[in-house]
Amino acid sequence: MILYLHKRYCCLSTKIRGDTLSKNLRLKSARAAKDMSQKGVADAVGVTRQTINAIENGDYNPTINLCIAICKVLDRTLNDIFWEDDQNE
Amino acid sequence: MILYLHKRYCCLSTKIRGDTLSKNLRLKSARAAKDMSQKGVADAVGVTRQTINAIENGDYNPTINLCIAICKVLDRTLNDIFWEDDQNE
DNA sequence: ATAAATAGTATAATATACTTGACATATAAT
DNA sequence: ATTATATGTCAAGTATATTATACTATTTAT
Repeated sequence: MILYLHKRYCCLSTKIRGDTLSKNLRLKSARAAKDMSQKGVADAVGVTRQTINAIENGDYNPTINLCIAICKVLDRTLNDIFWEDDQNE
Repeated sequence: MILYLHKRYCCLSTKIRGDTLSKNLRLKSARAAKDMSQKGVADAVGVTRQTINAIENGDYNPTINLCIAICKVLDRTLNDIFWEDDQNE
């Protein structure tokens, strides 16, 4: 069973074979479709590479404005990338 | 012309006849359609009344998980309530 | 008239999103 | 071998989302 917390600095995010932690694969896919690197998206929306990386990989909770900015860069909508997925821990 | 900042404690949010500040009227409408008060929605999603009020009225930038929770309570999607509206200041 | 529910707003404190800087790994090119 | 790009991660700091408390005003019901 899985147990991870939202906190940043408590390394209790028990990965299991690296595919746990509710990754945002739709974001990763949309980025690939645009052939953009994490840094490319980060620069385009005005955040750091680590932030984009964290959104893709972790149980991260970005702000709606950042989500909207990312969607616009990738030509997707909020529903496309952030709706009804893994957010319900 | 309008000039408002994102900061909380700088009262520079120059309303003009009360209808500036990019209110989220779709949220207000969806809430009305469910006949729920701000406090009702707040309790349902586990935040304070002020947070819901701020999202409806101000230039507020909530987290995506909160937006998703609000949408679920109101039987709407992210696109319904938060997409392509006033977020581009 | 007054009590209760709803809504708007302000302030200080707390939690956390996001930054900055750094280090490690993998891949592809030179 | 080594340079460059892309990715993953960690730690400490800063900015801001959210809370807790409080005050005001309006409406509805008693």
